[in-house]
Amino acid sequence: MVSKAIHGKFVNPFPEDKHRKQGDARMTESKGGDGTVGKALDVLDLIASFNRPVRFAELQGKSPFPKATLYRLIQTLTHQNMLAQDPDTGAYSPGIRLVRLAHAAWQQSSLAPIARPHIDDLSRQAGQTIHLAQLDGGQVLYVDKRNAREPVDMFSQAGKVGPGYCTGVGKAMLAFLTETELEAVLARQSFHRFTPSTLTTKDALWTEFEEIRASGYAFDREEHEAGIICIAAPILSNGGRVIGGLSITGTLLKTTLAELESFAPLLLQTAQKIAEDAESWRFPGQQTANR
Amino acid sequence: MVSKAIHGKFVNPFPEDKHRKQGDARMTESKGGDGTVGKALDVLDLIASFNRPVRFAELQGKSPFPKATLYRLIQTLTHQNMLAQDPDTGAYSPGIRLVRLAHAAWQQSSLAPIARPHIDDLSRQAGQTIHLAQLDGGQVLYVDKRNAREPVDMFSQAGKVGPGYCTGVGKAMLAFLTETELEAVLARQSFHRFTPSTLTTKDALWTEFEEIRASGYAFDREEHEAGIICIAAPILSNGGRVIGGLSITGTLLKTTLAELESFAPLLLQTAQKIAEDAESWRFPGQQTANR
DNA sequence: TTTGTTGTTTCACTATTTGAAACTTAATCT
DNA sequence: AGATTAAGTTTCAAATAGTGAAACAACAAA
Repeated sequence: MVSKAIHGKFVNPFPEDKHRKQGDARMTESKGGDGTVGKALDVLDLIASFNRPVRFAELQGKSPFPKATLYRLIQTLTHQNMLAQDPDTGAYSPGIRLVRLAHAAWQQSSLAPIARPHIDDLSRQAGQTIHLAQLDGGQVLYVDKRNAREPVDMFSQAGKVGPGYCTGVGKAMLAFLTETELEAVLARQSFHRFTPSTLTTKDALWTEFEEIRASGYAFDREEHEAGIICIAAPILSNGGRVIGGLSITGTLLKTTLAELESFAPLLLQTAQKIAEDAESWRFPGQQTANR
Repeated sequence: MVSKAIHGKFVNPFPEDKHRKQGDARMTESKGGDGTVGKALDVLDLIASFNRPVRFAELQGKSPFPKATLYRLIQTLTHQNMLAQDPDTGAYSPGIRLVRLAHAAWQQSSLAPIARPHIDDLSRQAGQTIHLAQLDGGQVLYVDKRNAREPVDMFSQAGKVGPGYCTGVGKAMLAFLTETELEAVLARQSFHRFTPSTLTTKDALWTEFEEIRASGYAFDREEHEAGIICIAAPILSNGGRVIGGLSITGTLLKTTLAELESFAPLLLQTAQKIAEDAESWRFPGQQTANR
């Protein structure tokens, strides 16, 4: 495949010069990004997306890079322990070095440590499942979770990703992005119809965003998973920038939208507290919607 | 020059450590890097090692790379969301994209998911703190933990690193490496004396390794932290390869080495069970000692 | 204002990366 | 067994992407 057209050394959508001048700020390309490092990270993402060990040939099929290049990138990543290779099958999976790096990331760049006491409280008071999320490349990244009852089930949940356009936290966060950011994010949504209730058009979303901005919170009306509903609020910095999202989730078997809505004041109040703490802790904040 | 060509596609057995750090901090983390990707990852590691947001100037002081190069690397990483930059202070910290990647890594390349039920059992039976670790670049990387009583405290613990030469799990794992692997690992240890009991010479360690191999388990006799002791065992694959380590930890206030030793059979049995499960789940295993 | 510190860009030079193709296993078929 | 196909690895000339001294901008302090 990939004949002459794409295999250019540096996949640049805009045939500018080799030297990217300051010019157009961050025209962040989602993928195929900057230099060799960007390519390597793409490969990492690709491998991670399989959620199981993958062999070289399979990767080659899904990757735009020519065989030799892909091979070298993988070699490098493996040497760096960013990938682990099964000695028997030769299959690759994300490496443990990532776990170490993520520890630092979670502690420093996520809202989780700051929000912890607050979501503990919220969980106790609402008696429901709580999700704390942030935006990452247009997707919802869950950074913490409280199960109503059971002991925490952390790492297996933190790091999970979900769609931005059909989850409560997703919509709550998107609704408060700037128009530019939103445009960028929407362009990256798949608009897959998960359930009959899923909103699959920009227009439908846009309308809903207005309601969300008006009320301050969003609902997930079984849009991602049948029987699962939630109420969610954005966590906004002083400057009005979206730094995260918070939600209370339940199943239609045990609760109703009306009941969840009764938690709205508590939810908003918690989101507010988290925002304040984040501010005073000089939280890095950098929560741009693009990648 | 700083970046001398390694170019060999296949890493030379012992890559000379070219990036010599001046006024090296405590992190024994500097490993050579292949190509630009390696350098970028070095920078990531460096930033992560600060455990707080760092500004450019500070990084420049600790990094072997010239200003412009460092700058570009950081730019790229930030672009890729591997780093987050505080919009106000301009300080950098590890980015959330890492959290997402780590989720995949933790699930696929760590022993944690497989070992979970077993360490739950062990924790219940021993009523002590349990650590599950793996080797990462000569250091001990904790991938899971059970606190005797309190609910799990996951992400805040998983991803943590510790020295290999003066922790129970560390010694248990090192003792069962091949001589070549061990040599490589020992070369990367700092041999910092944490407490009066810390073993600070290769010889002392070597002797201890023999005992560990004989008994099958290792002790930490306050070598890393005063008052903290533990008993640890390696988790070995069928082929005898070290795939992880497991430990039972206590404080001298509440327990003794003798009491911990009484758990030895249980500990070894658990390690064995985990190994079996790992094997049958075709665990990637790739647990080479070098980076 | 000047000075100093920190962060950003330039630009000539070149070393690293590139990728088609050749090659070496490892598996599968006849 | 030998022949055939697929998977993975290495080569090598070409050129892109990376380098880093130094100039530059932005901003704070003197």
